[in-house]
Amino acid sequence: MTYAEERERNIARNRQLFVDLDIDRLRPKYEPKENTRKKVAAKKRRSPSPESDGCDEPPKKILRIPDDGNALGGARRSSRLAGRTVDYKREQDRGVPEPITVNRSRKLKVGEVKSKRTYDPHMYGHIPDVEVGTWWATRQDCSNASIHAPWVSGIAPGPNGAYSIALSGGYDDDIDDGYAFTFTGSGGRDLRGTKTAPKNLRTAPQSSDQSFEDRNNAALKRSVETQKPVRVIRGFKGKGKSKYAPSEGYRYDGLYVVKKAWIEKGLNKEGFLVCKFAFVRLAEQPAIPVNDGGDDSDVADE
DNA sequence: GGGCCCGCAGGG
DNA sequence: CCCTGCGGGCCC
Repeated sequence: MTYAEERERNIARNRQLFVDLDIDRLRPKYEPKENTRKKVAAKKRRSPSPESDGCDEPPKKILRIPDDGNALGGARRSSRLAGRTVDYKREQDRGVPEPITVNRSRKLKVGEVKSKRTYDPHMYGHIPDVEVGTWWATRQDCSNASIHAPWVSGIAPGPNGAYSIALSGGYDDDIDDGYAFTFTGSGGRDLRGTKTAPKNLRTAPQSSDQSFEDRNNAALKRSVETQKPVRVIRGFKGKGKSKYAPSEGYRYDGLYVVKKAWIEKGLNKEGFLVCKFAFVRLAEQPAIPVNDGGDDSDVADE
């Protein structure tokens, strides 16, 4: 079977999975066009000025929001407060800030600012004050906004599921329908090269099996059990494969839940296994803008 | 375009 | 200290 044939087969299987999971009915009716004005406004990178495009306020207080609650947006529960409804955002307004440990090496005092973060990224659900659709030029900016902490890694793992993931179109047989997509796990890459040709890479081609032993993959599998919301950013590298990928930079597309986790043979000639996950977007969020392509026509790559 | 090498976040 | 990880800048 050729690569293209296998790719088509995998994609067809994933589409059938969406039918079986009965998520196709969640497809939104309206799909606004991507606002290209944004990327012009934020074209200036390289400049050391910390502004992105007006989406992040200057940090004031650093607060920790407990990650043990059922975090869906603002209202959360914790076991200590079982039976009560607690709005932590309002609690913050009343100003009862707790210290946050960013580096684990030292505690920050209230009001002290480490990097540019206002909120701890180790929490489930939305980050306060960051709207769905917010755009950043780089992964570093996403990290500073607490939406997706790792600069490189596509998965931010937590004890009760992944906090966030980054969609970058790195796997050819993943499908992206906007409101739902499949996602491939991490691991199985040789980042250090060989003894004779050592390397110090951050990404590399698949060279071994992935598994749920991997911390990142395990977290996403756990997300299936807990159904905790996962923040999703889409990156420009997915364009050409997905019309929902931004033409530039990275965009926060809101909260999804992981419906299913499984292992299958990956789309590589060696047949290494990969971990796959099916994501579905939570309802009542702003529509995802589509990228008309405009310039690229190379969808038929082999 | 590709190759290289780096910083950083996070965890062990 | 060590390691990993669908970045990114630079040079060619």
